[in-house]
Amino acid sequence: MGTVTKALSLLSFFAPDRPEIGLSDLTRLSSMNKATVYRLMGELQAAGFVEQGEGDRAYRLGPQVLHLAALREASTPILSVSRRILRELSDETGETTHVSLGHDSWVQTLSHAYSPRHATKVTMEDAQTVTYHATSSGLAILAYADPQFVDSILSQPLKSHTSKTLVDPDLIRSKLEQIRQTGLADTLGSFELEVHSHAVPIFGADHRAIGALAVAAPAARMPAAQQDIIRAALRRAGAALTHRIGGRPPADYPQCAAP
Amino acid sequence: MGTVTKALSLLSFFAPDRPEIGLSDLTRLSSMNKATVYRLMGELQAAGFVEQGEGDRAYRLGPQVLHLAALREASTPILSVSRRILRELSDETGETTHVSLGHDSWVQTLSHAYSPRHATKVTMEDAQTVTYHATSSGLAILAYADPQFVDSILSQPLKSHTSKTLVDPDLIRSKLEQIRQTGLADTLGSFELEVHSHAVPIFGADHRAIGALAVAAPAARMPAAQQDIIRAALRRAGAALTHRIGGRPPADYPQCAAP
DNA sequence: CGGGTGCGGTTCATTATTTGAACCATCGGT
DNA sequence: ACCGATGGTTCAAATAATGAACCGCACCCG
Repeated sequence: MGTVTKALSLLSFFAPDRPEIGLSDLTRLSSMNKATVYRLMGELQAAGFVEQGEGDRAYRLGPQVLHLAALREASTPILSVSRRILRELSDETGETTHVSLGHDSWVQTLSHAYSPRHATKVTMEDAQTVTYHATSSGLAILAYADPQFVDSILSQPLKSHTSKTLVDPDLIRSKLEQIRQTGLADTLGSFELEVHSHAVPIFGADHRAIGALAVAAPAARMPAAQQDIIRAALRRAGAALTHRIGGRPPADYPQCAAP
Repeated sequence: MGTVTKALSLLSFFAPDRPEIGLSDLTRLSSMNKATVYRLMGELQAAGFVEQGEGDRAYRLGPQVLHLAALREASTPILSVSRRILRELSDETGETTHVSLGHDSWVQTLSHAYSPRHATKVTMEDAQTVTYHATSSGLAILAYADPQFVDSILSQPLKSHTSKTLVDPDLIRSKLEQIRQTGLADTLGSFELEVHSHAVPIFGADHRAIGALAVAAPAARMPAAQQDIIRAALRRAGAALTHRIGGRPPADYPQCAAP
């Protein structure tokens, strides 16, 4: 494990519910030597990737990450484009929508939009890290990922978030097959009970799935007619997002027909 | 220079006009050894900070930077807050507005908003890197920075972007003194000819200036009355942004009175 | 064709950096 | 005054980074 990888892995301990981390906590979390963490964080700080609080000297993410994100947005504007699409999709469906990106072994939510239509809604936080196997977004991505990538995900221990989470790799594989039939994934309560979630994959220029667009709604608000509306809207929005970021669906992706 | 710092410095060669860089180019830009660059970029890639294009194998910034930015936004939402404020400020003034963050030796623009009122306007790109001494934003930050930080900036060679750029440290220092009188900076053509730019500093929780909010307009469209409108709107917007991100102006910052 | 040039990628002995146990200073609670 | 935290520092030993040279492959051009 190279020094750079070690330093960058320290950044992965920041999370929405843990935005600030002290030196000792960080050494425990990372199980590295305290002096090592101290020096690495010092370098990250000098580069602006983290900054230190005044009082407790806890570390938090620094302004440089905003700059890099703005830079990436300037060339491949996923965020700004998806924000508009999320807004429209939320208005259209009346439910909470979000985009996520697929990473090595988890899925990260990037941005979300709420609808004012209903008082009860699924609430979210940006920058949440969720699993592939338990979310509709994750499954949508997996369904169009390399087989070896699917293997690597499914060979890890699969956490059972709820009583309805699929944890059997074979069952998940057949679910992925179903998803490929329709080009659309849905899960009912597999990540959070009473949440019915639909998702479509988002493709990059190389025809590979890079992320997903999803609609999450309370399970009680999901009669068949509403599901059809959501599915159609999601398909359209997904195609639009893929297109707007310069991506292309693979040849076998179901274009318009929807069973 | 630590290995981590070296790796992170590689990321700083990405810019709006250079979103993709090949291995050889990066080697030349960084004046490091090719093998070193290759290994470091490999580590950055494994961590998701950069990704490699299919055809030419050029590197570009990866999805992980979006995740980190979303994470920082979740705790200190500068971007999402400033977007709304920029929108309002653009509508109010009829001109191009933008926010920037101050870094070690340069200023980085983060986000901007245009006004549809005029056909001719100042155009911008996000994630641009500009100098402290030649921009109203940079001067607004410097005016409220530590004296030793001002020294370190002004002791570097100061590039003359246009014929009107201030490059004499003494002149700049007296300009900073003027800015402190009013709490507002303005430059006329010092970064780009024919652009009249106003800026106010944005403060963090520790009373230090962390960035600036600015209005940039064609110089021809700047009669005294319009300047007053812009100054008043900018002051209000700056105070609002500082407040919304949990910041506080220093005690000596001119609160409401405007000469 | 054929050779020159630039590209991404790889090797391996040399070298410089990283590592980690132990240590120090300081704070807050008991 | 003590105890157990915290952030920060030290230095010999161990490890990882380095860089000149090399490889194979496109592409270009005479």
